[in-house]
Amino acid sequence: MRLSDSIESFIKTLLTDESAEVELKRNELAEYFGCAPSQINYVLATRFSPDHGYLTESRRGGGGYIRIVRVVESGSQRLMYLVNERIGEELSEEEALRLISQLKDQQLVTPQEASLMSSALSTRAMAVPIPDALKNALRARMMKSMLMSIAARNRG
Amino acid sequence: MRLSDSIESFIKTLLTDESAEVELKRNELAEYFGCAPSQINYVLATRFSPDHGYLTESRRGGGGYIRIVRVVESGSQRLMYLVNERIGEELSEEEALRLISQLKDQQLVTPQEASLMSSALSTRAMAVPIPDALKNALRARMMKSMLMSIAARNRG
DNA sequence: GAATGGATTGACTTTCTTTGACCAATACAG
DNA sequence: CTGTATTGGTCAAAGAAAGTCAATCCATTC
Repeated sequence: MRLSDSIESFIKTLLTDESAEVELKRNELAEYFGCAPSQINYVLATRFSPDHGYLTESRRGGGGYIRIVRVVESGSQRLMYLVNERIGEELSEEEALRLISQLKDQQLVTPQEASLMSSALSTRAMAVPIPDALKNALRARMMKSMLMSIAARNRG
Repeated sequence: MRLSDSIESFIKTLLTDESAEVELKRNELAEYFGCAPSQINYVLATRFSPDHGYLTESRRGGGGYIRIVRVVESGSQRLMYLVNERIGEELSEEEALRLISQLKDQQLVTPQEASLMSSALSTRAMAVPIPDALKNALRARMMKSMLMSIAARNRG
């Protein structure tokens, strides 16, 4: 069995039905598995990324930690579908607004969230000198990121 | 638990709904927590700064003291201050996250809004090939745009 | 058996915390 | 007034995590 796989399953045993959230110390974990601390980052990057349905936060310095939150849960299936399938590499402003409006209608996001997202992706907010293609790539990424965050809120 | 965090929460228990104001002795507090007196200054600087919604004044010499005042400001006031003065033409990710976290602490934005904003402005979301300066300009614009959107909601 | 791509490691970096040495202001005693 | 004891302030260095990245290793594929 691969080290990365061991670490992955170990973390997943900590993320049971009960707790969708674990907090751990990078160094301790590395010690436990007898590997380089950075190996933990590798596992997080390849198995616990947002694309895999997880969010991570961390803090350095004395008393630092790494927290992992599982976000893929029932209510957020639709949102995850959008993130993984529907939205591609680019997203125009019109498309974004249409999507947001639909999500609001379907009550998958609140009106506040909808207007927050709209203002973040608006042409006005993005008025910096870069090509349109890049703006649309940015929109796509930001949209996915925000939807994941909402999916996280909806977790059971 | 981190020492700084302990000191922070200790002070916050003294700042209840009743009293928006505490007065304490730096040396006594340091003694109580068994740490260097300057540790207190560190906590004040990192957790009780104006950005965090607190003002501090102090006096040296015999009978010296440190006074901490929780400052009350209307939600819109604070948000508009951020939009018009605090946030300039550029905003780094670290700064943005710090600001958002503070706004959440001060309950000027909901935890959902906070995580929505964070994810929109995250490095991950903005991973397209443009210069950092432009990303920071974008962040500033998006942040202001989102804050105004929230201010608008609060007004209604 | 070479090539490819994921896995592993370790050196270096960044961020946050804690401490201590030295500095500055204030009160009080003489 | 002046000197000294009593505070609090500043800053830089050390310490304690976590992050990044490039080099190497290894297993699978062709």
